[in-house]
Parts: sequence; C-alpha cells; structure tokens
Amino acid sequence: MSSVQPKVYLEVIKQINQMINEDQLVSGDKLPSERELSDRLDVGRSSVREALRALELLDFIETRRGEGTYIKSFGSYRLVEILLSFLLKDENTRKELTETRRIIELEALRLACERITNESVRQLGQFISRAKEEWSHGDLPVEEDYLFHKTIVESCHNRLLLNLWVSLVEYNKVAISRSLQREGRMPVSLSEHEEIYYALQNRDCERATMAMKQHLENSRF
Amino acid sequence: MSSVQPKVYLEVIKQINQMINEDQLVSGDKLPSERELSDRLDVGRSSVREALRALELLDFIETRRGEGTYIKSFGSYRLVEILLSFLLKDENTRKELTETRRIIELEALRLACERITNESVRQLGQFISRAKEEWSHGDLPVEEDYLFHKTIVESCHNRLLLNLWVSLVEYNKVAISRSLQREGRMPVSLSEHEEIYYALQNRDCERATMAMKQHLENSRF
DNA sequence: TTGTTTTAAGTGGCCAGACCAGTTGAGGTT
DNA sequence: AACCTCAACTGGTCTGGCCACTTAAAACAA
Repeated sequence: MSSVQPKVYLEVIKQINQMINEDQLVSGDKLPSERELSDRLDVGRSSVREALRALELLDFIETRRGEGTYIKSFGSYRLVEILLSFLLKDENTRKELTETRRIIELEALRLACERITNESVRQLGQFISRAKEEWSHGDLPVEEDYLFHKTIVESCHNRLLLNLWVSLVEYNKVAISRSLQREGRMPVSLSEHEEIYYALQNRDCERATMAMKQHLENSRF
Repeated sequence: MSSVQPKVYLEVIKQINQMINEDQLVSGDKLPSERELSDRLDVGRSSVREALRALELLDFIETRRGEGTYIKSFGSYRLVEILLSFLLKDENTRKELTETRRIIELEALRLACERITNESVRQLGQFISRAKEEWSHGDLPVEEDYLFHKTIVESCHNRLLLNLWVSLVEYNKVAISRSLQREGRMPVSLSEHEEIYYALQNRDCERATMAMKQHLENSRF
C-alpha cells in the first residue's frame, strides 16, 4: 500500500480555490462559513480550519470573528515577510537582503522612468517639501523618506515587485531611521532625493539611476 | 474593549520560531510532538495543528505520520507557487512575473560575473554538453536548461535572490518546456547558452548581460 | 547468542461535540 | 420612526476520542 492519499486540509484548499474560480468570487467576497464548508465538503471542521488558517497566514483570506471569512486583495506582503523571519538568522543574510533590495529598487526605478505618471511625480515633489519642513522643525522625516521610495517602486506598476520591495524594506525600517540619524546625513539625503526627483521629472533614466545608486550607497542600510 | 488578543495559532508559530532559534535547530531536526507542544505552550492541540499546517503549507516543516515533525531546509520555493495559483488569474500578473524574473536573473548574472567559481563555470559547460547530447538523441533537455540558469543564479552567492528566482521559475517550468518545443528554438537556445558560458568564463559582464538579455527575450516565457 | 516476531508506546490525521465571544438582523417596545 | 432585545449565526478554542503508521523494546525461536 503506497496510495498516499493527500491530506484533507490540502484537499480543502483546492476545493476553496476551485470554488473561488467557479463562482467568480473576487476580493472582498464572503466565503461559506466553516461549518457549511465542513458540511458541504464532508470533512471535519478542524480540517477546514487548518486549511483556512494556512490561507490566512498567506493573507489570501481574512477572518472576522462573528462575521465570516472574506477573500482578501492582492496584499500579500506577509508572504516574504514570513519567509524572511524564518530565514534571516545570520549576518550573511542581512547583506543579501541589502543587496537584493538595491537590485529591486534600482530596476524598479528604471521601469518607473518609463511608466511613472505626472501625478506620481508631483507626489514625489510633495514628499520632499514635507520632509524639508519637518526637518526644519527638528523632526526626522522617516515616513516621508519611506513614502518617497515606495512611490517610486509603485510607479513601475509591477505589484509583484512592489510586494517584494515592501517586504524587504519592512524588515529594514529600523536601519533606515538609524541611517537618517547619522550626523549630517539628512541634508545630503534630501538633496539626493531631489536629484532623483528631477531626473524622474525628465524621465532621464540614466541620471535617475546614477542618483539612486549614489543615494543607496551613501545610505548604507 | 479593543484589546484584540492575537490568535493562538499565530502565537504558536512565534513560539516555534523562537524555539528553533534558541535551540539552534537546523534543517532536518525534529520538532516536539503536537501533543508535547500543546502541553508545553498550554494551548489546545488543534491550535498547534493549525500552526503546523500553515507552516507545512509554506514548506517550513515536514510532517511524517507516525514519526513526527521536522524542519525543512530553505526550500520555501512553494511560497510564490501557492501565491500565484491563487492570484494568477489575469494576464497582468503573468507579465509582472516574467518581468520580475528577468530582473532578478539579469542582476544575478551581473553579480555572478564577479563571484562565480571556476568549478561552477565548468559545470555550466557540462550542462551544455549534456544538453547537446540529449538533443542529438531526440530528447528535450529541459532539466539541463533549468540547471544552467539555476547555477548562474547560485553563483551570485545570494541565497535570498536564489530563493526568489526559484520561486518565480518553479511556477514557470511548464512555460519553459513549451518554449523549448517551439520549432527551431532549441539550437538557438543552446548557442545562446554557449555565448553566456563563454562570457562568464572570461568574466565579461557586459557580454554576458547582453547575451542573457537576448536569450530571455527570445525565450518568451 | 543470534535473528525473528510480536507488541506496546508514540506520533500525526481526522472527527465530533462542546462552550465562549463577537456580529447581525428580525421583531418587539417605546 | 427610533430604539432596544434577543436569538441565530460565525469564528476561536479546547477536549477527547479513534485510526493508521512508525519505531523500538520485549518476547520468542533458532
């Protein structure tokens, strides 16, 4: 006997996936209740729960106590985040993280040069202004820094790439604020942002890339 | 009251992760049994199972009935696979996937030019030879094709990057073999591989990159 | 002693049932 | 019409049970 039958909870996941496809369910729609699934698929409720919990961990679904289970949108940031939390145990991986982030951000910038909208460019400008203002008040514009970079990656209109980037950076947020706190770093960082901004305004890929390289180099995450 | 206490199964995942770190457990090591975890963490066994099933789906652990639960290697390749099986319903995501893969592979190649060992270069040569041989026998050297690319990404010595690449490509294997089956594609693909191989042998980054760009372009995954 | 068989303990797989804690909506009260 | 109240439903969790499988110790046979 080697007829290893697949585990029930995996079967349930398949069924749910199929259910979504057949019924054309989209993000926000409600899934049948655990009890109903258990009934309909003729499996125990615990198996249904194992399947749902796994999908929840992956951010595919969202469960609201007392209400039900809902399909989530494409916000699977947690995916890589989980991966990293299990993977990132030594110094080596940190270097890999930085390197990978650099790659993704630079390439995203390249794509953004061709795809960015005027609206997004305008936003970038705003972030710089707001950062300057905060800085003049003596505050550290960590959030603006983050949004500046994120907007750029968003502007390549590749959600997968954005997902990866967010996951990588999320993990590094501490390092970012530490970087900005370095003596004299802030003004330089700001002018680097401006340079990137101007380059993007002119869709000057070469110049933008050079500026970003410089910026990432100096930031030393 | 808004003190939403975290779900138990998430807590269990945290604990397990911590357990792995503290006890310096590595891939292949055995985790405590479900009943013992349930006992030690003072939660129901069902909660433990929900946690374990979720981790299993992510390929972090492997459960063998009658034996126990074991930590798996960094083989979290299944991640994106699962993600995509749920989300790859529109053409858009497919494009993003291809684009992201292209970026990662090209940049990995750049890094590999500086970091690749002679041994790896030799292996690349072997893969080409073997592919030629198989092809002369009338077989499609899908595996060799895959290994050729994988070895290159491995040679950048960034496991995170490798993980991402494998995740993306794993999903695309079907596409790969379909690509190779295209009339007259195989010989061209082989010669493109050779060009990359020669460039890598000479650590000629520029030439290697150009060749790879060409190759990926023609492959049309 | 050695090699084989049996058996018991341990483990994951799965289920049924129970209770708690939120949410919702229908029906009654004001 | 606006406001309760409460029953029904939903997820969250635990308990305890039974099955199938693995392993190793114990019993047995050579």
